[in-house]
Amino acid sequence: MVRAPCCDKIGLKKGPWTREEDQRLTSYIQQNGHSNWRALPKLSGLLRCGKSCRLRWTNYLNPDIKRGNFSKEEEETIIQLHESMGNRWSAMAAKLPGRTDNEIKNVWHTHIKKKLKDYNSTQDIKRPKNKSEPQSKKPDSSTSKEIESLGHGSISPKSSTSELSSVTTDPDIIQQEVLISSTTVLLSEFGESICLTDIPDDQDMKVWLEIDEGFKCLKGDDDMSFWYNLFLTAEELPEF
DNA sequence: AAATCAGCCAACCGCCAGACA
DNA sequence: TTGTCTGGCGGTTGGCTGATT
Repeated sequence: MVRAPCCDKIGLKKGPWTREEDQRLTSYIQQNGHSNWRALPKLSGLLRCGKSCRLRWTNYLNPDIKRGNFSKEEEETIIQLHESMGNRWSAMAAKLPGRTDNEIKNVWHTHIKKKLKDYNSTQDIKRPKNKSEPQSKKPDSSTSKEIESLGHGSISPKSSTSELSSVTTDPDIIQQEVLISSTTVLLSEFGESICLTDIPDDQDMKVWLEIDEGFKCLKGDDDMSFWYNLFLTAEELPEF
């Protein structure tokens, strides 16, 4: 089946919206709503495709939209949501009042991913690559670096790991501490406490999550699978 | 001061799924 | 049941702006 174009493209305007177009669209929607986007341009006298009108309204003109930079809390939320639901920007937007899917997508691609990359390069210097195992293909599981880069990953003076860090110089152990302290910050949202139990000779990382009815152990065979498992586990935790 | 580069973000495009005739 | 329409979603692009050379 050949799909008909969403609108008659001939004579329709594209590109940036003018102030006048914005005003026209806004006043039309305020008076009549937007029950039919396809018909809206004609009815409002705009030389735009309905899709374009809808996008302009939902991403910019809608008064419910919160303008301005994303807060650290919002960025953290995006990171957590992305970890659990992937690139489902609209679903994330539903959990961030006043933010649009387009905005979230842009922030992810411009800010968060960049921070993530910066963190990765830092970690590459700190820690030699595990030659026996290729990098996991787990989608975007770079949360540890994201959190750290957001300024929440500093080792808490209260955490058990910070005590450890004062006595160790082993690069691998330092790496593990960074990850764990980031996790502590992350999980604090769930009201959990987290502690490092041991770092065995094989350098595998184990993290015990202290939850209501006991403990859960996460074992880190590699960074990616560790974080994947961690977030899956965090997903199962009760909400507060 | 001018040219170039890089980052950001608004907007577009194509695809998909649900509603409806 | 099938075909069409419509809205919505995610990926991508292009232009604007500020920084750098």
